[in-house]
Amino acid sequence: MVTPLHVELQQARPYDLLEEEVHVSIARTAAVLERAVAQTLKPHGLTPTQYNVLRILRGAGSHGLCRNEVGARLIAPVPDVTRLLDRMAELKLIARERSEEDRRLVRTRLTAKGLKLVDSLDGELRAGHRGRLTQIDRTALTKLVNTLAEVRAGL
Amino acid sequence: MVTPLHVELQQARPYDLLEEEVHVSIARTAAVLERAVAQTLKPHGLTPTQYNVLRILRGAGSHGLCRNEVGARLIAPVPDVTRLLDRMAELKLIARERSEEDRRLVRTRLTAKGLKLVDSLDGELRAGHRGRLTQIDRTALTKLVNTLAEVRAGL
DNA sequence: TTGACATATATGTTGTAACATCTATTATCT
DNA sequence: AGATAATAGATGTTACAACATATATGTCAA
Repeated sequence: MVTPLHVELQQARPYDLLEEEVHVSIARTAAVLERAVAQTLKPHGLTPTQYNVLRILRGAGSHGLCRNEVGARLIAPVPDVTRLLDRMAELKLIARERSEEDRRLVRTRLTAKGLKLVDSLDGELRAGHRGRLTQIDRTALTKLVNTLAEVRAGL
Repeated sequence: MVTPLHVELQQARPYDLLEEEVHVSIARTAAVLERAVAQTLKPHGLTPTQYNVLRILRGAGSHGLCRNEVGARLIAPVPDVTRLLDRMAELKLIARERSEEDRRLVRTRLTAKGLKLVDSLDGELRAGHRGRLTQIDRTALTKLVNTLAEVRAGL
């Protein structure tokens, strides 16, 4: 048995428009999930966005990526990627150097410390992800992913 | 035809864990939707959270709600509801007065200006919501809402 | 009835996000 | 080639979020 959304948010009436309920459902679920992830990351001094950057750079390998490419790969776009990376550079998690081919670009890559950190977090986060979704039918989850992709495609 | 998530985020490989893809899908979709809503609200000088507060208070009627009740009804919980309401009070969108029955409480309610503003935004936002989801099967949307409720219940 | 705890909100501080603007470098067009 | 535009990134400023802590009021139990 599952709590209806309008009860969860202590609202008097159910939603009269399905589309509106879809929007609120997605936003609410994302907020709840992000909070869980943030809790897991907090003892390690990382925000979800910073962890996302670490994963992006790990996926990019030793060449690294330029600032704009990092921004484009972020789950939630943030303006001011520059200073996000500044702070991670101060923590010695990433290193940057200006590209020689195109001197407008700044290549950003993981340091050994950054790589070690993101590797060490994988297990914990994946366990959390799995734990939160275990009781849900996998077919329903697959459909969820597909429908969400359709929603994004409509923009 | 829909773009797979890992392509959308320019990642090399598809996700090897369904649960992880579910998490990222929800977060990504929420971010995209929030941006669309923020765009709509921006010309009116409101953030999505502020608009959310206006709707909550409109639903509460003339008695208003105390600070904690507003916080509990927010889609995305924020610490520091006090100063969120402070700013909206400066904009004359809401009014507050300390309760007589329990002097710890501060009742917050919409001003005429706030009510007028939120009423005027309904149409525009609902049109946006509808527009973004028109091409999607309504049965799939209903299932989406149900599966998301299950996900939240697992926390 | 008073002392301990709980609840509701406010405040101080620090870091980060958001927005606009600015500089440096490269591409394009005539 | 030289002007113009486009791209990549950095910086200044303002407001907001996050976190810890403080204050006021109310509740409960000995």
